[in-house]
Amino acid sequence: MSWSLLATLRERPDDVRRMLRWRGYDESMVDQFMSLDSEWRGIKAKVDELRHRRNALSSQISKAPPEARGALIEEANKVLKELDSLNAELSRIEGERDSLLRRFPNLIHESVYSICQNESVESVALKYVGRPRVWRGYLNQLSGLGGVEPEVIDWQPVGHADMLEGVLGLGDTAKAGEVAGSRFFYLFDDLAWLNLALSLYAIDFLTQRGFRLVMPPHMLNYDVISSVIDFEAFKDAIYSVDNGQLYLIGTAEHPLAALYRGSELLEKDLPILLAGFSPSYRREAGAGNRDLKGIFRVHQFYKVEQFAFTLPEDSWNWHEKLLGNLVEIWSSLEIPFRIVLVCPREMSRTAAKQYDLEAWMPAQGMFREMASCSNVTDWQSYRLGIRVIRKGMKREYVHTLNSTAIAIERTITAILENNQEEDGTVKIPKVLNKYLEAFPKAPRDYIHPRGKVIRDSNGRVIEVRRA
RNA sequence: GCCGGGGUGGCCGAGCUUGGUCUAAGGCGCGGGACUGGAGAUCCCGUCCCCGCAAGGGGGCCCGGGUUCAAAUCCCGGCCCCGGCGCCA
Repeated sequence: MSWSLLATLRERPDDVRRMLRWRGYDESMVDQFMSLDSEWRGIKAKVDELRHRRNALSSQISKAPPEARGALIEEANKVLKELDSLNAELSRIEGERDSLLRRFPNLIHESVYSICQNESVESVALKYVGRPRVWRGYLNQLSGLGGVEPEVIDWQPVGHADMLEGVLGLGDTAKAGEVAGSRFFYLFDDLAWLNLALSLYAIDFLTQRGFRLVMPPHMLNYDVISSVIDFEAFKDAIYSVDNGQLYLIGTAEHPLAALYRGSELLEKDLPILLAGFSPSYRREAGAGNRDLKGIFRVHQFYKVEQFAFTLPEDSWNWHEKLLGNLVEIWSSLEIPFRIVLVCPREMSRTAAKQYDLEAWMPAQGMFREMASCSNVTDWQSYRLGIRVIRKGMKREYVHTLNSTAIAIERTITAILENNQEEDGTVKIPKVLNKYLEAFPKAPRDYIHPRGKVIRDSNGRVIEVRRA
């Protein structure tokens, strides 16, 4: 058994230094750890020896005749006193060492270093799918469509936030702001139906490919949440409830990872594929004024998540398979997007390699993050204690992987921008049809504007005139 | 929420009254070996974690404290599970 980060720290500390440097961390963590670790080992040896003496005396006492016991007990008490102070020292060092160890982000896969080239690169686009629709006014400020020839349009697409409230009138963030706070929302009618249809579609897609559908707990205790994320670094992003006894999940990934906490799995059990469906709660502290309007960046949203527990040697294959599912789902939604490899300075600290899916947003003239697909290797499984029993009864930490399938509300923003027509009508992706037709009141092919969209001579919307 | 019962190694399950050969019995599962043409049956060995090159040593019986030379075993606090009552979408 061995955790890859711990083994690498002890065997190839320079690899860990490089990882920290590329992620923008303080490299001296390595030396701090090394000195704490060797100090701990030294004291541990002494403590064990004293305990050995105590145990030896103790068993002598049980065999000694009554009149000889007094002296032995006195001797044992002396050893005990010595042990006490050394023990305190040991657990102090151990606590320091372990809390430092828990602050290390995951090791990074070699391919990431070679693709990203240098430490300042944020991401590298790998693949473009679909043909972006570009408003004429954005043509000259356009950067990188990956060589894809865009479809140029003369009318200016309405941004998702204005579509939601102005053109369609199917959301109310002002009222939500009043009753809950900013970054909350009400969704109504056709957009609420769309939300359900997207959820069902992603669930249907994954369950047909062997994923087990799971509705997980929405709250976790401290022990668990701090095992699945770097809690100290993330605590501002997490809601706490019940006087800090519980934490709302930021994604289904967290309770799904914890499902096998403290378990030993058999090889034949793996891979375990889960499709999680749950809301995600995020404080979005520090987001400032970014994406303040609409439902792009909100405190609560539904998400269908892919999660996998795999054998260590299989995880890189599974990483590509999860990405394959993601690409397949998004291709079927008929929204142009690209896949980027996220570079170390922008990667999640739990990930050894991470892809993001970025959808084209016509009203903004740029790609925006919609989904994220990571191989977390043994970072979470070490903290959660999830192992697999291998041939020869050897135990090894499993690998965990997670990937968004569909983050519902954010995906709706992409649909609102990409699938809108000049008159404000929104075309519903065809694959969602079967999940809507069961309901007489649900929309089928289109969501209609609440009035006539009036544009100026430059193609900009100036008014939605109600009938 | 109240009363009663309970949490032991991957799983099941003894031990707890009466603290000390508990080196945690036994079974199942799993791994290796013997036997076999092969499989089954049978037999042998192994199967929690940490330190150590090793010999060896230490820790571990839900979690955290305490008593004792010595705690799975006794005491206190907490969490969870099962049964009954209460409450309830």
